[in-house]
Amino acid sequence: MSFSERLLAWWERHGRHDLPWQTDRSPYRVWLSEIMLQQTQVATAKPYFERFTQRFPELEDLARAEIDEVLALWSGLGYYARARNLHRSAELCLERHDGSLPEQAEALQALPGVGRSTANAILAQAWDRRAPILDGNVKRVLARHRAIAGWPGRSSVEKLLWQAAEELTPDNRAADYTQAIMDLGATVCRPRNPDCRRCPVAEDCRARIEGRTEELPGRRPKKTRPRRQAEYLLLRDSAGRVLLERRPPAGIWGGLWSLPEHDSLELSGELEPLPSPAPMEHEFSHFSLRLEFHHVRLDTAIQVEDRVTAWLNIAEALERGLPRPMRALLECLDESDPGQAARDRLR
DNA sequence: TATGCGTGGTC
DNA sequence: TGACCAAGCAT
Repeated sequence: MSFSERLLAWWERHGRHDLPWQTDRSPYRVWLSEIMLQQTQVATAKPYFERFTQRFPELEDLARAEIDEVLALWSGLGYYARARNLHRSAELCLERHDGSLPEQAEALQALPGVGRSTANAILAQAWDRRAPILDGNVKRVLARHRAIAGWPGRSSVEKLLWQAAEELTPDNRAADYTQAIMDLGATVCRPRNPDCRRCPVAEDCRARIEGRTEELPGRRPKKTRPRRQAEYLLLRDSAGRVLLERRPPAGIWGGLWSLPEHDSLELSGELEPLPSPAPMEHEFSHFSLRLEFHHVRLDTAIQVEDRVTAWLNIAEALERGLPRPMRALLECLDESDPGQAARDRLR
């Protein structure tokens, strides 16, 4: 049996068949799931997918929404450029493609946030078109099966992996095959402790034969994560509301609502110091951030020029698209101040 | 080609 | 507990 035949036979019995985007399949739902799943595990994306599709059942619902509502639904999922690109892409589909996703690889890749692998995943999953993908799962499976050494982030290695993906993708059953190879990578050919006894393609897997499953695929070169520190203003007015500002679209937490950074705001008026929340540590993939807070009550709600800001009570603030640590902080405030929570509910 | 971009799971 | 990684893309 060929590679794909063995894989498909395995998938029939042991693959995943009831993920939310597999049932009720449509190009829109497939696209949305592929974007949410970029660098994100299935278990993490699932609840976001459910909430998102409940609020935006069709592509047109998303296209006509406000970006703030999209970001609020994405809040906590990370890589927020995905949400902005998703919204922009939906608008583009209305403008260019009669409100549907295009059915050609080039047109799909022209949408922001859709690269080669995502475009092909959409073609395969939505329309059953033969289109090889190369995500983290597939890279791992192929690097092991063909003993392709080196870090897959290197273009020379990635090129070999794309070649392998092209060769192994069958002419038929594109959707099933795509799902099957991802399922194999996620559940059997795991990063550590691969379960080769249950692998349908172990027989001719070079890494297994040569005892190299632990060293393949090659690791990313190590780098020390820089440690950064930032101070944020927790400004309250006399009613207990907090001041949020919208962060610029590019950079970390782009487009999200955040406490103002300390050095970005000039203060005037009467200031009453309040007990400040403890500093927080937040880990990003590329740096560590220590967040410190200055808790201050103002006699009046200042107006802030030249930036997008909003005075909100805690409950309103929690409805916005917030960075994870800011959400945690405000939820904590909410619980520790029942008076405020009660006032919020009465509004 | 290398870097920036979040957060959570795993061991 | 820190290191590593996850259905990658944009610049």
